[in-house]
Amino acid sequence: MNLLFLGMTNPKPHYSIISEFVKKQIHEGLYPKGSLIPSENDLCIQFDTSRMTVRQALNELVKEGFIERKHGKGSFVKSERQSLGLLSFKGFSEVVGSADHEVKTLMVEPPAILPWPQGVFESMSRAESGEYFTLKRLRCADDAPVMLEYTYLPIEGFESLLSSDLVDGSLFKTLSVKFGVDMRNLEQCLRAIQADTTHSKLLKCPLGSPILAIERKYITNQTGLFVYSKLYCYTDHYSISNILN
Amino acid sequence: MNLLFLGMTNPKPHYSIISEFVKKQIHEGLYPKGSLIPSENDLCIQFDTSRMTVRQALNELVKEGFIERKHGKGSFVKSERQSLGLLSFKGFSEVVGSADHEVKTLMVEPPAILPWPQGVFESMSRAESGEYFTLKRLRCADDAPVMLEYTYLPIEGFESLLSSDLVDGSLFKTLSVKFGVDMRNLEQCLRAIQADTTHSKLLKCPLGSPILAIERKYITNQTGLFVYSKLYCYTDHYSISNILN
DNA sequence: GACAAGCACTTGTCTATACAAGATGAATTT
DNA sequence: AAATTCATCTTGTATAGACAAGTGCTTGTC
Repeated sequence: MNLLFLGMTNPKPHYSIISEFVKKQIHEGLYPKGSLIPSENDLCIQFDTSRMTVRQALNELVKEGFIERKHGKGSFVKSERQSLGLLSFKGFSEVVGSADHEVKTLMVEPPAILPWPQGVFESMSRAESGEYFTLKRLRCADDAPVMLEYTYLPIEGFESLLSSDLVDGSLFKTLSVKFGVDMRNLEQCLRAIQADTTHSKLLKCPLGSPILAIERKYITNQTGLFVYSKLYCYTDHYSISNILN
Repeated sequence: MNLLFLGMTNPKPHYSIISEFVKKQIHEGLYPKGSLIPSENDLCIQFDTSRMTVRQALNELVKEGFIERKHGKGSFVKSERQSLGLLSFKGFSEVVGSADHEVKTLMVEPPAILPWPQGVFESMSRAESGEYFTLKRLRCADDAPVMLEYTYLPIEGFESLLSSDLVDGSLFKTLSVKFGVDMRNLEQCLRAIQADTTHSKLLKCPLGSPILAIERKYITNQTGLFVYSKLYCYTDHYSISNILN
């Protein structure tokens, strides 16, 4: 069985091979958001396996938030990227209509390689060190800055990131498509602080105004690999909303 | 089959019956945190069913965060209550050791039945109304107040809550044990605001200091039933941390 | 005593099958 | 033409087995 993989000494279970195959196709755009993926029986035939195995594969994708299953209809693509920890903006001072906000991302500084920021993530990381690919970005909604984001990715294994562009401008999408790195889990730490001069300048908010500070540690599917983020949000005009489950 | 349920017109699938049975036993303290629950084969015999069905039941409990499975060893109880949206306190000004903090909950006012708080959750709720069981509580860590919590539960169907005490002082645990209501999902909205006089007095923080404001809508396993919460956190001495997956 | 083999127990992966139940469109009846 | 039935697609639930692989205890050997 499994003509596709004959000869390859593949330690991965079948359901894992199938779910990664489908996930890759979703990432490649073969099945855009909202579209129907092949039915369980189709996948059974395609991979010459039993339905329970295919179901386990698809349930993995449900758990990771890639697809949604509908009884009697089929499995639909939920989102092209993993929604884990995704923050969406929701205007609350102007709850007028459902006119979505235009979201832009600006690089505050060009991407750089810097040593591990000592003391910043002290409560979440144990003994990180070495060089980190560092991104300083400003997220804007409707041309108004709402979030200042510092992202730290260990450079080891990602040297090629420096020379290449990000897929769709998204670091996480790039990691998933080009390196097979997916975010599995997220640990975060929330505080309310007063804006300092940097925050005030970049977020265009008064000095000392309350801003939301979030420290994040993303746990990936590669053991030992973590991505860190520090977010500063000015929430007077836009609040930060998210959905957990 | 299923001697236990013969005669009951039970619309629920077997795996659901099994997972709720085990969940109830965990809640009742039969299997404390860290202990071993019966093996898959034991449950197969107990419920006269196949292993795949038992596995589906246990996987439900894993998904909900109640148990953890270890290959070759067994299934262990992870936590006595659902961790969904649970906020844990993590001192960051005193990251000394792993000495856990003593957490207490004080009632600011006795529980009351009040009409739906107009305008408070306007961005998350559509057309809520009627009477709500309202709790105003202050959460303390090591005797220091860190979080002010307003909770709103529709009174319909929960009239008996007024006369009875909360199980272990926890509203969510009471809902789960006595009413079979479990939190499935959480929608939240985060902001940083300035402390007003109420916040300042209760949270013992300076007037105008930055505090974290969180609006929450809990989606339950009973369609149409939502629990709302509004949290105010003073994060100068304690930050708010949580884990998503 | 130290080590290795074997055994019993656990969860993990997988097969092949069956029927239930929701969705949908075509064929049939009214 | 409208309504109903039916066939056929989908996913959901369930059975009864099989072997693999991790864990830990017992037993036997050196």
